[in-house]
Amino acid sequence: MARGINKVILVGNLGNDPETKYTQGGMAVTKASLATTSVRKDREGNTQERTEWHRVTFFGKLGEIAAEYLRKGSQVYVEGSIRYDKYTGQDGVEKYTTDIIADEMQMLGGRAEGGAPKREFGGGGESRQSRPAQPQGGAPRREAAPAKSNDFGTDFADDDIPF
Amino acid sequence: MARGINKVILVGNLGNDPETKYTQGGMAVTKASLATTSVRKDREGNTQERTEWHRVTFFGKLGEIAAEYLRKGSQVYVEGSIRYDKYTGQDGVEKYTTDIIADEMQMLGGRAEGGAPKREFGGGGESRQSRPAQPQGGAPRREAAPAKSNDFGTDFADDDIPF
Amino acid sequence: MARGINKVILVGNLGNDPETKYTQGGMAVTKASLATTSVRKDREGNTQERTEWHRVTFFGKLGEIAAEYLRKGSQVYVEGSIRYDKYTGQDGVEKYTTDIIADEMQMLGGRAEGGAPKREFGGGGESRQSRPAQPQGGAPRREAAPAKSNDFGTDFADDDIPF
Amino acid sequence: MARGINKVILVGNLGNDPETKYTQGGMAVTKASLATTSVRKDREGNTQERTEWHRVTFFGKLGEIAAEYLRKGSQVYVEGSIRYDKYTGQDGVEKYTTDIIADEMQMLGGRAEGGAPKREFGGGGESRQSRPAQPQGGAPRREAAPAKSNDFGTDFADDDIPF
DNA sequence: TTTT
DNA sequence: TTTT
Repeated sequence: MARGINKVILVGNLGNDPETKYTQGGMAVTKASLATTSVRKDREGNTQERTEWHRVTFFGKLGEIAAEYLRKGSQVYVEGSIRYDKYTGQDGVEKYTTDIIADEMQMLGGRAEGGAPKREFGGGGESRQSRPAQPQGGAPRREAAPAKSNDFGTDFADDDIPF
Repeated sequence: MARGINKVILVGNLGNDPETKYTQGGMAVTKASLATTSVRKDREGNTQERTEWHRVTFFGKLGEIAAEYLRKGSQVYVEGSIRYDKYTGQDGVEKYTTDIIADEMQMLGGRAEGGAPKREFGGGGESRQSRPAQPQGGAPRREAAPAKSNDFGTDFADDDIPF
Repeated sequence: MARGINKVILVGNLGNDPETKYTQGGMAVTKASLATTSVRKDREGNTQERTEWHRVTFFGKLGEIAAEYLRKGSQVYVEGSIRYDKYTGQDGVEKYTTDIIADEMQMLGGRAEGGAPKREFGGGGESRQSRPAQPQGGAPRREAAPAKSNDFGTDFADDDIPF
Repeated sequence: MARGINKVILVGNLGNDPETKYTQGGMAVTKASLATTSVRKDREGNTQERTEWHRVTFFGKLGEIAAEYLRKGSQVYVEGSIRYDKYTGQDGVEKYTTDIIADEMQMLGGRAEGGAPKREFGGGGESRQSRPAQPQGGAPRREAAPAKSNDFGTDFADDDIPF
């Protein structure tokens, strides 16, 4: 039971290639920085620009997808929640961190740095078969797979959905 | 793989008690109308008010929870997607419907019409233990249970999450 | 005073070039259809795909921006609200429509049909000066201008914001 | 022109009475902490609960409304964006803060600590007329006023909207 | 650190 | 009607 809603929706570009680690249980934990920039006019009419750098974390299957498809520069839609943490650094000082825990991701148009032009994305299913088993350096090769195992959320394993 | 985002977030009050049917496979399909009202000033400075009535559908476990806890007047948060359908009526005319397919729901403060005050809101766990095992007619008796089986979205069956 | 929240977030591609009309007061009203597709596996493991076509309406300055920058095929982020309307057709039959009233829009990567590659977007400010007064057929020429007059929402005409 | 989307949607309860300061220009800056709690089952089937405390900042007119209507315990919907800041403390150590900059707020059912029941929720307009002209200490007395000056977002000062 |  |  959740008491409250903690929802974040981001659209931006990655500032770095995602970095992936694995837990002892073998779960992928992928992290990347995502920039969102807003612009406003100040009183003198000058354009004021400000960029927020969000630390986004992708767990599990989503972490594997992010590792495989996202690269520095990728434009991406991320939906998730905010998580605040506190820890004591080696210098004995308390530090605070804020992370966006992604629970949905979708790659958007555009291309990663050094990547292939967008029409290379979405190649036929055959490229999907021929993909390397392990993500490697270089540009992403095709469009992102689903961010969630089930786009309909609830218990749609039951297939007698009336539509 | 989803291609696109179709997300709706509603906060409003139900205009009727939810109605539940079951599919042949035994899945609950609960429907209710939810009102959201917006207000603006027109050019003459008069307040113009407008209410949208959203047809919300809850499937599966969420449908059972909605049936148990929601009543006419309930204030509720709903997250879902928009679904457009077309069918031919008995008069041979094509009809169009729009539904909000909920994939998350959360009851908010306030009380259903004729319902008991939500004094157990935030109260101790004891009232939670004394709830009847089966939903019965009348007002909802306790806070909404989870809208999703897993608030963390991904594959957190794996318990070695590093937090 | 709004009573309730009625919020829609869409990311998808336009199925047609936007169409713009003007009110007697000179306000632009631009409409376009936006597709979002979701995919799920049915019980037999077959991929089931479903596309929703959202009718999106952009008013005022946003309508002018949409008319200038969006084209068939454009990938776009839209934030707005749902509006249900009812009218009586010339055949005397009541009809129902559902529209998404946009209040924020942002062009995403990718390109419109027949359009130039994305790096043509974002041309310098000079192209902004030389743009035709009226949108014409063909590809959009630069990245979308702001969807809202003020990205900070509140009364930031006051410039003594402490950041 | 914004480049990216940075959107946060929160529903939760305030952990403290809001605190308001004014800029030299006279703009209200109101801050409060808002809790959202999520729950999940761990591998042993134990319920794991976790609360995030969001620091929410309301500027301008919204800051005045928040100061007048919100109290410790208030249940509230907040929409805004995430803002990360860095500063050097008096101890010479760099500190990082994360704030949610609200651009829309709506009070939800429920009541503030020590406050009166929200029985006027949905009640007649008369209690609305009898409200004190100036906010005073104690519990909020009526439903939240609008979070935004204009619920329709765009340039609806122009009143020839075709609906 | 991204992007335009 | 889009997109992949």
